[in-house]
Amino acid sequence: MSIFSKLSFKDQAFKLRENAILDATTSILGSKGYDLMTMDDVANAVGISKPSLYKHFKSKEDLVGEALIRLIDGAVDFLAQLDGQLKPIEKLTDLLEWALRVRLEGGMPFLPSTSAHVRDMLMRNLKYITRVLKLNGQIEKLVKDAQQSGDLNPDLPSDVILFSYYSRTCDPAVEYLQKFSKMDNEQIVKHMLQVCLSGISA
Amino acid sequence: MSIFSKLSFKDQAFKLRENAILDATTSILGSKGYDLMTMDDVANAVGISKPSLYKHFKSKEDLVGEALIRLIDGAVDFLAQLDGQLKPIEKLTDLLEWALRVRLEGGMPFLPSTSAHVRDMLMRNLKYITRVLKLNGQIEKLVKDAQQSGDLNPDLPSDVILFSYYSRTCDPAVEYLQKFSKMDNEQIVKHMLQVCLSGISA
DNA sequence: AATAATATCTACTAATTAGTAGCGGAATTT
DNA sequence: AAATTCCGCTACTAATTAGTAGATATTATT
Repeated sequence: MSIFSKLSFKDQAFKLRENAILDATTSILGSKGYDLMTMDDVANAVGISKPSLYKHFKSKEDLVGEALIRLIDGAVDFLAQLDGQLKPIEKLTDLLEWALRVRLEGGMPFLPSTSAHVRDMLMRNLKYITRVLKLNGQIEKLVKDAQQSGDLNPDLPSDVILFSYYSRTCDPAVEYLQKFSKMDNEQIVKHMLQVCLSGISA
Repeated sequence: MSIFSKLSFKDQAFKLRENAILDATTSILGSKGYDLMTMDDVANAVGISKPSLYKHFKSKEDLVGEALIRLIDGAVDFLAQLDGQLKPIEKLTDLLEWALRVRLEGGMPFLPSTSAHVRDMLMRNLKYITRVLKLNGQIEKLVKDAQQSGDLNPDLPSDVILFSYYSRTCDPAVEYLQKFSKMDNEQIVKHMLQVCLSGISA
């Protein structure tokens, strides 16, 4: 075995554990949220000790930032992999559907706008901001194109559509339906999409 | 001055300060959220010391519970004071409009579904649960009546409408619009209502 | 004016948790 | 096999903050 492959093997193991950490973080964030998630929680969930955790991420903020970046990257990848022929409105719908499924399967809300603490923290995370702006640029363009082509309401300011769209990815109605209704995930996704697009009125 | 009026005067002063405490709590909760709000914050905002604060509320959970109960009561009162002739859909719209205005004017999100901690805490607060169930009963009836009369989509499960309606009261789009768009509060309310009822599609 | 009663504050305790120092043991090299 | 390196862990520190004890001021009563 050459030195290179050995190093690369170590690196691979390291990367693998890093992913396990991010998975655990994502899941714990999804259930308890930022403030209640302790670094001990994460370490225990992965089966390592806290100092080992800090070998990978230099702080709690850093860890959560990376977990969110991975999520954003997932969204960007999802968009990139979509059939280019699709209409903007179809891309937006598919992306929202994907985001809702991620959440229903135990992931964290896509947009953790919920806590002021987390929001401030993220605003200071340049790496995160960069990714978000990239994704935002793409979505904003899709929204405007969809308005142009008459698939999204052209009379609404695109800001309103954009922020409302984002908000649907972290809509608490999802959790309430999951907890209190007998619907399965597919039905929840279907109804959330319909409400997002057409509202609740007849 | 009789003993009775003295006592009642003291009580009045006590009640007055209690309201000031709840006002401060509401405002701080609105800006920082539960986890970042400290009891010292509240005491300082009111201009009293922490032990005095604890003369009114026996714990942080209790304090926040009472603030939320006052908010729920506000909603119940608002509904009660509405013209009985209004159609259910009109009542629902007016209530949502009221809730959005409360928030835009520095109040806290109507439904603090955001934090798992807060939600769990409230679930253990019988007094709060009782009020919420009362309000929920009224809103649920309005939703079903509005579906019956064809003003709300009768094909959607009423659960979906109900939870989506609640979610609009704490929709983060409101804060984003307030922070990043040039709209005034009236426009924000108008657009949020439209999106809630008719969605974002054309 | 002296005393009693009450209200409010300063200064503490206790518990939680982010982050770290430094030890012990396994793998790797000579 | 001995020496060295490196990894992960136990056990700590420091900081924050909910909640309280007990001193202090203020008001009411005689």
